[in-house]
Amino acid sequence: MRYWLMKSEPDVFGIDDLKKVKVEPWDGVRNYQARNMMRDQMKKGDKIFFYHSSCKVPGIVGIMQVIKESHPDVSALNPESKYYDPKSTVENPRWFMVSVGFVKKFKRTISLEELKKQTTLQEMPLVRRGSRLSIMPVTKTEWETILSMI
DNA sequence: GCCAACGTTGGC
DNA sequence: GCCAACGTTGGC
Repeated sequence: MRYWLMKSEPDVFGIDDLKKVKVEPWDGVRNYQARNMMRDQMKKGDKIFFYHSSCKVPGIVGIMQVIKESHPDVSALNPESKYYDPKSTVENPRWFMVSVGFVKKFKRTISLEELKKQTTLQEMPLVRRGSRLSIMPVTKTEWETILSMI
């Protein structure tokens, strides 16, 4: 089993939304690196940190898990969707996603500011300046370090 | 295949 | 709202 971190803007879709709906297809990812991780590496049962970005206190707010492995992101096929991509077709889908399920919400946000201070987390793309990856792998050590910060 | 222009992400 | 750091696009 692997560990991951996925970013989302809470104004668009946050941990409380996931708690409500239980399971959500992680659509709208239009970055090849992130797509490849969802398509090729994320397996059912993998654990994922839910990260809130572009908000007052950016940080990790809870845990989710992979419920359904890679399947085509159908929002790319819908001209009405803001994620529409005319280059993606039913026969040859360009974008893939996984579906994630709610596991838990932390009692508090582990802020980016705190994460940056942890010496053992310096290798995470998350704390790197200019890193825009919305999905990234997390090592077991990093996972446990972050859990110990709650 | 290079690279300038443009668009997006996301912290601050 | 600013802007740095990327990724993508498209002309050549």
